[in-house]
Amino acid sequence: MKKTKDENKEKQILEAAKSIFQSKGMDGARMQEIADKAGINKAMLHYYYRSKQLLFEAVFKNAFSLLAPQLNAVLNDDASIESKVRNFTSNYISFIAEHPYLPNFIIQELNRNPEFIIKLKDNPNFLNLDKFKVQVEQEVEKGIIKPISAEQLFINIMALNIFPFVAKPLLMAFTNTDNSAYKQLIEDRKTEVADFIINSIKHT
Amino acid sequence: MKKTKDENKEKQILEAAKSIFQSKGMDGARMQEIADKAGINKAMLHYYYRSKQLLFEAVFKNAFSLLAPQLNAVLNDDASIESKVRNFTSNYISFIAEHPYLPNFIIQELNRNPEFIIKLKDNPNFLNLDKFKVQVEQEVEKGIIKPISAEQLFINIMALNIFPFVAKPLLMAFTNTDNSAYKQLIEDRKTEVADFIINSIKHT
DNA sequence: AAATTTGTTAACCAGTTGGTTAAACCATTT
DNA sequence: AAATGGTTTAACCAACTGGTTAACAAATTT
Repeated sequence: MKKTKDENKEKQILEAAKSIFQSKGMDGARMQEIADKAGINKAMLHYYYRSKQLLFEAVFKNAFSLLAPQLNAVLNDDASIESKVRNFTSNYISFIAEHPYLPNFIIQELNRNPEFIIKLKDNPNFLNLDKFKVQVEQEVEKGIIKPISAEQLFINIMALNIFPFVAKPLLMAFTNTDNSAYKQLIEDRKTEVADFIINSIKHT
Repeated sequence: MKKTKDENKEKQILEAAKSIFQSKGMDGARMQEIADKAGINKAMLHYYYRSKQLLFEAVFKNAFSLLAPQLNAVLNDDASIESKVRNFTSNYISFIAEHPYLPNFIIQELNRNPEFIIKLKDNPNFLNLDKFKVQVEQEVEKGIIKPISAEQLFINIMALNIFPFVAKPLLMAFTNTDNSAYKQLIEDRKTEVADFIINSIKHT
């Protein structure tokens, strides 16, 4: 079948491009290197994705669409904040362990090109804090959690979960750990981080 | 005086290089652009700093040496953990507000080139957690703070303080804030973050 | 099976990049 | 004021980069 073959080739290219772009960034990546990794001629890249920019955008959107549902779990699920924090922390850390370059890639390329996010925000079901905000206010009012703004809580959850991956080399150096010890540290965080957050916000 | 003039020119180049490297990264930066910004001929860059790589390393080491003393304040000061957390949080956020590109630059380039940190670790007074570790264990034992490992606490402090700068475009989009609103959010964190950490670890 | 479309390749191209060079400039020293 | 030595410049260069092209191969359609 033609269509299947084409789609395979496209995915094959996308996979190679993802690997190169995520480790070297847009500027550091070379079309030749992507072609080599995909096992095809460089001209084929341009045949399937017209330019480096378009190939990059395909990779980026793909990466972002992997991340979005993860975050959605914190923001729009109906469970209590405590339960969502516990679930998210554990799930997210497992998730990133399988996509280690992802958060750094997204953050780096958004910094390089902030207009990029405008395109993403145009998407009507782009993540927003509206529902989460209401929930936080309600739990604060009911005395379940201590007063905190939804934005700050959200930033804290993101920071504690994502930063250890983004700053891995730096933190490995400071904590003087090798790869496997750091991996263990991260593994421990699946519960540590949740406890840390809950301890801080839960009313006693 | 000749020497002064030279040093000025070197610093002038370094300043331009810093600005370009920090916003575009090693791969995205162009020697011509740095020369233009410094208001000199491109050949002069090579006259003072032999290659792009060496110029970059000069910028990087410079940036890192700005960051180090900040972190040192958490790790090796004699104050209590609570007091250090409060001071660091407030100071660090002020500090970064004046060097907005710095954390992202360091993190990004260390990810691009992890061997880089090996050079830094060779420095005999490279930051380490030894003293902080002892202090955490003592305060845990005395019942001042709840049980937590020094490494995890350190990572949490770093994450909560640094991440909002590193992931600024992403967080601005999610929290739906513009530049000035986000700035306010960050400003609030000078005390919010410290409270958040202390709430979590302090024994009641 | 001829024709047409789709996929693939090697060779090529123009623009850019980091880096060099040889000559000019300028402040001291003699 | 001539010689000296570091500083500055314009012009240059080889290597590389993203992208194109024209010819060829393999499917699909007719």
